[in-house]
Amino acid sequence: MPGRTPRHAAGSSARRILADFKVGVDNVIFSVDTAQNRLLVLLVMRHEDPYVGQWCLPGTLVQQGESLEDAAYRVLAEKIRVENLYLEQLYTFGGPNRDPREAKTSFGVRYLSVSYFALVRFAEAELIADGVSGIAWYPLKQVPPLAFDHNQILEYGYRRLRNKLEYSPVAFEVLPDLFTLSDLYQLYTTVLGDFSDYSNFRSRLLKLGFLHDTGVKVSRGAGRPASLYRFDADAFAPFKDKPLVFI
Amino acid sequence: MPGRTPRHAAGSSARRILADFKVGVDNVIFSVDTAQNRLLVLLVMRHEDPYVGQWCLPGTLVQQGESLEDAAYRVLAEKIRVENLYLEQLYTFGGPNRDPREAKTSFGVRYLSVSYFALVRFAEAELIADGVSGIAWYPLKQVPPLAFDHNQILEYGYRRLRNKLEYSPVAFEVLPDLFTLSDLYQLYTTVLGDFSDYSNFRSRLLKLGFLHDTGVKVSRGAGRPASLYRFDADAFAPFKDKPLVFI
DNA sequence: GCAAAAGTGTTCCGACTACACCCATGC
DNA sequence: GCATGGGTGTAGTCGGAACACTTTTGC
Repeated sequence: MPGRTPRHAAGSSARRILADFKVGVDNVIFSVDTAQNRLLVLLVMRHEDPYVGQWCLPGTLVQQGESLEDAAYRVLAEKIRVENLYLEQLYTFGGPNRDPREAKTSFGVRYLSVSYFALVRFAEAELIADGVSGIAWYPLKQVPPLAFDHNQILEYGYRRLRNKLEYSPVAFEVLPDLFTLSDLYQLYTTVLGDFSDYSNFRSRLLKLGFLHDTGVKVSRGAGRPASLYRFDADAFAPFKDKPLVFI
Repeated sequence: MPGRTPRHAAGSSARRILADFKVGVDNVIFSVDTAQNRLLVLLVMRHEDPYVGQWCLPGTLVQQGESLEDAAYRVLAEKIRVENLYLEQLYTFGGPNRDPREAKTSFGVRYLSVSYFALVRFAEAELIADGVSGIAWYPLKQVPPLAFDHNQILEYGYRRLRNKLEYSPVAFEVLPDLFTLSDLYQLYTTVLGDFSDYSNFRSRLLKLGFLHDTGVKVSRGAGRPASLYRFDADAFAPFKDKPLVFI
């Protein structure tokens, strides 16, 4: 934290005063519906001013004694039940006049939003409908105009998701322990669009050596049964920091 | 900003109350001394509690009506005079108990730090010594233990710098308009360590086509004079988003 | 048998590595 | 001349793209 020098704040010629902040956390929560080949983002309906009746990203204000990340996990836990997830900080939006409430507030209280990016396993994610609030998975392509600057935050989160997929093994946080290479491939194409031939994707990944063939076969409808693979985190270790592992 | 739902904050079973924040901005300001092949970071000496007499990253608290980025630019402008720079947000550190002052404060005021990463042109960067405060460029390898968690922030900033160099044309923000390919190469090796043969670096970059040879030669001591090149931002455009352009 | 999905192999080509070598200057 | 740094060229190799082909299932 801060190496702030109050001298500047209090002693400058302008004699400006410090702003007081409430800090909010907003989550961009993605999941991939591989069955329908759709990338989904979680939205909730607002029931208070401002922006009543509009969709927005799930968020909350940070409470006393609570870290930013704690707050992010709390929002998530209030909205969905899920076992496996990946979460990381995205960006902090904090200019003045970004929240209509600032105007009405007594004196100069600002609202700042620290956004988080999350990826959850779609199959096991169970939305918590509390009967009042709307909550829904929206296909990314069909997201409506959101409250605040949440469309911007979402856009930012989507960029991060694509980067994460290319460079890091996030995909395995969100796949079952055992998965087929098609599962993996589908996840990638759903998020990134067509980016590579399946057979090339396959051989490239297998050559890297951190996917272990369990030998177990699984048949899904017609076609030849597929092998179930398992991700070996230890074998992946050497590839940390190395650019462009997947893809 | 927030799609916060006060309901959670005020109405949960725990009935916890919102935290009030002061928001600080801390800058990791890098520059590259190509003459001595050193990567430098700007540090300032603290004169107030806590951590009096220790070095830290230059920072400030955000004032009323001021955006986070404005605050970041303000700190920078107070410390150095510089024309060309690159600045972007790094990360937000905001857990409770990260700042000793929180304990003493009246009631639950938290200190949160939004860190920024900057790269400035060393040759033209003139430090502003106000006679009181210590301020200095530190070679990255010789940075002492810093106040707060600033070593951690610095580490984070260094990682970002290396990534930026590989993927984006930040280097040109910090080089003169006209530069030799050796200048460019030196900058890269100083930051990244030895990463490539000079002649390969050279031909790879030239083939990409966004460096224009002005034909003007410049002689620096012994050896054959070098051509001055200019970075063509338009010609670079197609490489945005593309991975690993440099290196 | 045929379609569908999984998995294998092959060919081509561009890019990167590692050098060796030429060029222009200061002294 | 010779040391120094700038600049060019080339041979070998690795890896990715494209695509043809085989295998194993359901129907």
